[in-house]
Order: sequence, then C-alpha cells, then structure tokens
Amino acid sequence: MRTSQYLLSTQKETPADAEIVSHQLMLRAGLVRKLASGLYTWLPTGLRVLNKVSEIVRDEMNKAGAIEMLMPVVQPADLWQESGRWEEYGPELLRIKDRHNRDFVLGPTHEEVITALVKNEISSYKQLPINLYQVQTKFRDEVRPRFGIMRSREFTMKDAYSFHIDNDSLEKTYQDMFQAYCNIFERLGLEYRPVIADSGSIGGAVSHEFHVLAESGEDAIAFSDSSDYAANTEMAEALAPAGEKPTGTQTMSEVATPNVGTIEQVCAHFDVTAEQTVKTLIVLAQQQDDQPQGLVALVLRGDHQLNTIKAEKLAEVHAPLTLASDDAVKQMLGCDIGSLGPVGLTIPVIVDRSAAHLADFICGANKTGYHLQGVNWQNDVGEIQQADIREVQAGDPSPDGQGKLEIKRGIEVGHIFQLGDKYSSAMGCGVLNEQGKHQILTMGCYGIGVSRIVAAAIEQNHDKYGIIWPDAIAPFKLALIPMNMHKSHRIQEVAETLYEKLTAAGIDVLFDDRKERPGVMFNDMELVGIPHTLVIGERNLDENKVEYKSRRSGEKQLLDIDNVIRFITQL
RNA sequence: CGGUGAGUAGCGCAGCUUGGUAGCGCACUUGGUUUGGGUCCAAGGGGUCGCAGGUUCGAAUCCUGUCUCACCGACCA
Repeated sequence: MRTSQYLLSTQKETPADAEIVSHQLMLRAGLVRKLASGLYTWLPTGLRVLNKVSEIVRDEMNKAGAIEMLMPVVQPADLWQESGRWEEYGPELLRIKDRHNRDFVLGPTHEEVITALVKNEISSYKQLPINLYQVQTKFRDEVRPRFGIMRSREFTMKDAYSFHIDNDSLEKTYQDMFQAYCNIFERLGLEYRPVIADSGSIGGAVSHEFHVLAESGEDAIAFSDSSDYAANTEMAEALAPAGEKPTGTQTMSEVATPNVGTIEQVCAHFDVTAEQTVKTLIVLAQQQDDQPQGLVALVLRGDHQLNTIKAEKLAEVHAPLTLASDDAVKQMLGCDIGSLGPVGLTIPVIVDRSAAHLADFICGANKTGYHLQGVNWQNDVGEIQQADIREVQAGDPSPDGQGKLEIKRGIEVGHIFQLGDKYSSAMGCGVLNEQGKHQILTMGCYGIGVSRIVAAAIEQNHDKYGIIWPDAIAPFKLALIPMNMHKSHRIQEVAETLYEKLTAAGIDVLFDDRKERPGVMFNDMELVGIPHTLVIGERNLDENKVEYKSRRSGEKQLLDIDNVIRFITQL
C-alpha cells in the first residue's frame, strides 16, 4: 500500500473528549472516528487490525472444531419472549418496530437465534456435539458508553454456542474452548489471565473470564501470590480471618456521639482503627407476595466494602441490590443512617464473616447521636446469620489456601460459560437420544470482544510516540520510508524496487511515498505503530545499504540491500 | 437516572463578563524555501457560532426552552 493512495488520517492533537490512552491513540492514529455516543466508524487502518484479530480468532476456533456461520443483527421479538429475556434483559436491549408495527430487537447476543436454529436443524444425538460460531456486530444500549471502542454500544464480537447431549460432553468442549482462548491470546501477543468469574443469574456453575491486564481496566481481579488462583473480585471468596475468634472482655455501653456518622468519625471519636468497628447497611429485602417491602441489614467490618454481587445472591436480599433511602430507614428503624448497628434490630441481620469474627467492637446504637462500644455478638446480639458479602482486598488470604491475594486491573476480552439448559428448555431445543426419547440439550457459550481486543492491545502496547503493535495484529508489518524520494532518482528507484519485492514476498508494507519531510513520515509511522521500518537515504545508499529500525526496541541496524527481503521475511 | 462540565472551521482553542455581524494554532490549497525527526515565508479556501424561541435598531455574546457530547456517580451507615 502506498500512503499516497491510502487514507492515513493521522492527527497531531488529541481530541478533547478522549480519556484513556487507547482511545486517544485510536483517534490520533486514524483507526476510528466517532459517529455518535458509543458508535464508531472503522477507518482503513483500524479495520486492518480488526480483521487481523478476527482472523486469528477464526483460525483457532476452526482448529478447535467450531464451525463458522452468520446470524442476523435484527431479531424478531417473539424469540426473546419465548426465552423470557424480552422482560428480563432491560433497557440495554434496543427494541425496534418494523413498518408493520411488529417488534424486533437489535441483537445484543444470539442465544435465542441459535437455539431456535439448532432446534430445527438438529434432530439426533448422532449430530452432537456441535459448536457453532460467528464474528458479528452486536448492539447493546449501554447506560454510559465510554472509553471509545472499549465500551461502545455497537461492537464486534465472536460468539460461539455449543450443544450437547450431556454434561460430560459440555465439559469437554468447554475445556477445548478454554484452551483455544489461551491459544488466541497467546498468538495476539497480549499479557492475559483466565480468571474464575460470576456466571450471573444464568445458573451453570462454571465460568471463566479472560482478562488483558492493564491499569485502565474496568474490572478488578484477585490473584494469589503463590498459586494459579485468579478470580474476578466479584467472585473471589473472602475468608474469615485466620485463628480462633477472640473472646470479648468488655461489657456493652452506650456513648453519646453527636454528629458522628461515618466510620472515619467513629474512629476519630473512639480513637480506634476501622477494624474495630462495624458498619450496617440497610437494603431492600426480597419481596414476599402481598407483603409490604421489608428491609435487611448487612453488617460489615468498618474497613471492608460490600460486594454487591455476593449480596444479591442471598435469598433474603432484593436483586438488584437497592439501598434503603434515608427516609425509609428513619421511618422504620427510628434513627439516622450514621447511627445504625446490629444490636436490637427487628429486621433480618446478615453479618459478614470478618465482622462476625470481631469482639469488643463499636457500632451504632440505632438511636441518633449514640454509639455502642464493647459489643459482642454472643452477649449483645445473639445468634447471627453469617455470609460472605464483602469485597476481597489486597493481603487477604487466597481462597485456595495458598498465599495472599493481590489485586490487579484487567480488561475483560473473553468470557466462556456452561449455560446448561436455560435456553434449550425454554425453547424446547432437544434431540432424540439413543433410547429414541426426546431429550433437552445442554449448552455452552463462548464470547470474545474482537473490537475491544484492539483497544486492549493498545492499552498494553504504547509509548509516548504512539502505538506499538504486536506483529500479529499490526495493520502493516513494515513501513518503507524513502528520504526525499522526490528529489532523488536513485532513492526512488531503490524504494520502488524494494516495495515491489517486499509486496511480492507477501509482506504487508506501507510505502510512504508522500512528498513529506522525513520527520513527518517518522512521526506518522510511529504513531500508527508499524512494528518494523526501513529507511532509504542517500548516505547509506552509497554503501548499498538501508537502515532497519524496530518500533518496539528502537534498535537500528544497517542491511545490505540484497539481504533486505530475507531479513524482513524472517522477522 | 443523579452530579459536573462542554457545544464557535476537519482537530485544538480564544472571543461571551461590558451586544455592533467572528479570530488564533494545526490541517487543507497555491507559490517559493527547506530536506535523516512534525522547516520557514507569503498568498488563499473553508464557519447558518448545536437547535428553537425571546429581548434589542442590532445577539456567538443577554433570557427561556431544547438537543447533543464528555467525565464522575451505592461504598454514607
């Protein structure tokens, strides 16, 4: 490709509304342009990268025995009504009507379509297992699209769905997919980790996310410092502190604490650390039929944070988790939220394991302006219900019993899970088994955020000059930069010849034949992130040499012109 | 949805307080100059100042409404 016949579209200045590096560089290097919030046009350079990523994904999926197909973006609403997700999915599901006023959705995912298809196409256990996938556009009407392509509303996803007669078969395909995903991220040249994940409300126990590690990641991942254990913090189990539960020695007493509400103020007032205090959060209870809305108290150690996902899984708690309003608390419990505590509450109380491990602690007195000190569960509260409801933090013991947890940030680029029969049973998708009986299938599903990988790769591979693509997904492998070609026939001749030969050798080369000064070319090629550069200049031509430069290491070396093709091919 | 901020040329911004019909840098066009790291000089082209309404002789500027965009958002108990 010649720059003179290409759309490079680089920019010197960073657009004002781009917050993270990958977004800024994608705009500056001319990979994407925003059309509207969460909607992006892929420019030629960006599309080249996107296509390289999809090709690697396809290749590994095919090798793992999956079969490519393609389903429509627009899907009829009745499929979603059948699966129950028409009501369940919420406002992220963009609903549209056609000219006949029939309901459709813009597909955020394709379980319904594939299940309906398999129901019709597959009728015997002999055709199983089968794993079908597509690389396709998805639409999710995100509340807040952000970070450019990282969380956009329209995006490219590889989604695969496998169908099985039993769980053993599902388990095997799941393992194959796990391995295929590792291969994919390995080949993409990214630093990644598979982590244990929340399978959501979908049921089916097993689920893994694949994260690319990056500071700007939206997810927190907990790692053991001495084993393979890695889990999304949503999922990572928080163990009770090690050792015997301390025995209380104090007797509970009430202390006037005017204007003391936050844990920070409590600590200051009593001159203790947050580890000796307890905080009480009041949330809405799971609604019982015909009963008025109840409340539930969640009790945590002062220095701990509530984990919403864990709390929502409790039968007593309303999902999605909703904090009771200040007014509701005041009305039902008779005090300000800053003075709440577990002692003497008439609503259900659920205590985090770490909080339950405390003795002689401090908490609110359920009386505005008063706290209790020297509180002990056994004496002052009685039998309590314990649960793991807190967020793990760095330094906590690893749930697998080996080492301590570290917390790092990651970008979720892949998610695999065992779905079970949620969709197949809702939609009656089954086959005749060996006994000639109709049997509902069990399913797995496996997603990769293809467009998100492009952004994630940049987050992990850039410097102050621009992007540094891993070779496998670079838009071009090589930049050919002639110095002042328009003044020198000799340079032009060498450049043209090299360009022809390199192209003939199957190398993706971008030949900068613009009438620009060298500095402009260098800067553009570095911004775009092309991994390898050849510079052709008068100086070296006298020796029959050209200069090679690596984008990543910055290392330069002179090459004999005759050796260029071989050298570049071997990179 | 709540909070904050922003909409003026393709991009980055000034002008608005104190109304008088729009400007700077980059990019673009033309000519010259320069040529191993975003040369320099000159001359140009390009904007219904987000949209609608109002006040006024006159509105980018003041008022009202509206749309769009970005960032932040249980973690207070």
